[in-house]
Amino acid sequence: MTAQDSVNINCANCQIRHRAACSQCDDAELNALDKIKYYKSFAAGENIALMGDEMDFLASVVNGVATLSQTLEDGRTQMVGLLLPSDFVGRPGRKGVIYDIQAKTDILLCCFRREPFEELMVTTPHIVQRLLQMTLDELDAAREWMLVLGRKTAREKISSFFAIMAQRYLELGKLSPTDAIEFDLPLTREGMSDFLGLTLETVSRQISALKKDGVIEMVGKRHVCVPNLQTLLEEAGDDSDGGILS
Amino acid sequence: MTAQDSVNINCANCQIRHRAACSQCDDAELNALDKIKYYKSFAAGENIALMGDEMDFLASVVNGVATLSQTLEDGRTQMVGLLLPSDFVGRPGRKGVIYDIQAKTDILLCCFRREPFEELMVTTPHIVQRLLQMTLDELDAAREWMLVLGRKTAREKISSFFAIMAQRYLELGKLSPTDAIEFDLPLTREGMSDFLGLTLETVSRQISALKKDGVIEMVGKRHVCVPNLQTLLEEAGDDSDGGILS
DNA sequence: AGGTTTCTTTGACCTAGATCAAACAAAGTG
DNA sequence: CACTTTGTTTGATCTAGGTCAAAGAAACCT
Repeated sequence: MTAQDSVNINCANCQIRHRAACSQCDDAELNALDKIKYYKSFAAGENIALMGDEMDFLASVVNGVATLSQTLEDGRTQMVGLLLPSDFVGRPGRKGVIYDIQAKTDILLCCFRREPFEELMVTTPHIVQRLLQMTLDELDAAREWMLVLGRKTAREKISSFFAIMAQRYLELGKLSPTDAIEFDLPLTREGMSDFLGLTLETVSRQISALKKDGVIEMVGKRHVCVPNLQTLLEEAGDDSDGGILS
Repeated sequence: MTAQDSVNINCANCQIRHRAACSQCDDAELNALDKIKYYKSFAAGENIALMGDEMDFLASVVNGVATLSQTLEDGRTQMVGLLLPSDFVGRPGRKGVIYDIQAKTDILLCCFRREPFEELMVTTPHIVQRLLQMTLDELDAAREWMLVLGRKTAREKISSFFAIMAQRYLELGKLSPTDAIEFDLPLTREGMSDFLGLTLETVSRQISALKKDGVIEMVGKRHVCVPNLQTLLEEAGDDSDGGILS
């Protein structure tokens, strides 16, 4: 059973309706999108597209997690994008894929055929306007991430990653920032190391250290509990607000 | 004498007319923009805006170089944007500035008053469409940069930076890729260290090493000559095409 | 021309995180 | 249920790049 079989999906009851590329569309525009869309799911670990491929669709992540990453000839890889529900996949105006796009959990995409979607972008300002907003947000997130990669210590990097995750779940789950926050990591230790420009050993050691210092608690290897978000944010170095990465 | 006094500027003879946010505008749209624009120049080293400021204009860089950067409490700073001619400054829809924006050379901005510009964005699809393209390009550049920050060695980082510069000057100067390429560095050693997540000492050492190995030649401290772009690209690690950062 | 100030280079040393290695834990498979 | 596979933890060691220090080298005063 795949994710799309398990629910009867349509725009009316869509979980990402109010955040995705379509969020500013009126009913007529939604209808036009509906005609060119189809759902497609990928299993955890599956490649959605690889660098050099041509992608004939654009998509919104409905549920699940995917990553964008780049690899050097000798195998060093850096994750450059973390795609969560409502995030947009693919670049309008360019078929050629320049990152590896991989599902990290089972994932469901709401796909738009490229040709008609790009035509709609010309006639439907609401789509372009929303895409611009989303791209600007991604750019801010990428820049926050650059600060993490370029200037933070290993402990700060891990803390920053957890802070980003915690804040995402805050947004979704509507918990108050003073509550303890719990969430599942969508990445393995290696995935986190690719995200943060570290080795997986360093990731493991720093998680152990944060655990020992009471900044986080772990249930199993994937479930994280943050008893005090403020403490975590201080560990992350960016005191005020743990960064954007939305 | 400031940059704007020295030339009589208008859209017709504007150097960045075909690359900037206005590049897809027709005459009527250009006229509308003309009504809300003014030129403003900053001297090298001057801050255009600081984090936390409110910016009541948006702008295109006409000539000169500016940077976006973020700083942690203890002073560690990471550059997150390098603004060259035709690049856009400021975020539509958000007055609050979240990076320090500093002129690195004398710089001339073509400024648009925020309110009317944001109104124009609603009525003038060409502007939003072009801004989306430019933002997507910046996002690709930021992601390329993330690979540099997260996974490259100091030597590869410096080589990557020089490769980016060389390719920019290639685009502008229309030299063939087999020619030697020459250009001036728009940043000090410290500026480069902030760009690349290194210390200025490491930058200096690696430049000396590349010079010794014949990958580059230096004339004075700021002028670089790249006798063979392919060699430089190989040193940068990304064999194929030295990255995007456009 | 002498004297700041700012930027750069180079040297000596040190440390955070990488690398190498091994044991452990959990989950899937025949 | 033994057995492979995949992910994680921890230890021992090494090294790239950071830190500290000092000496050039321009540019800019007056």
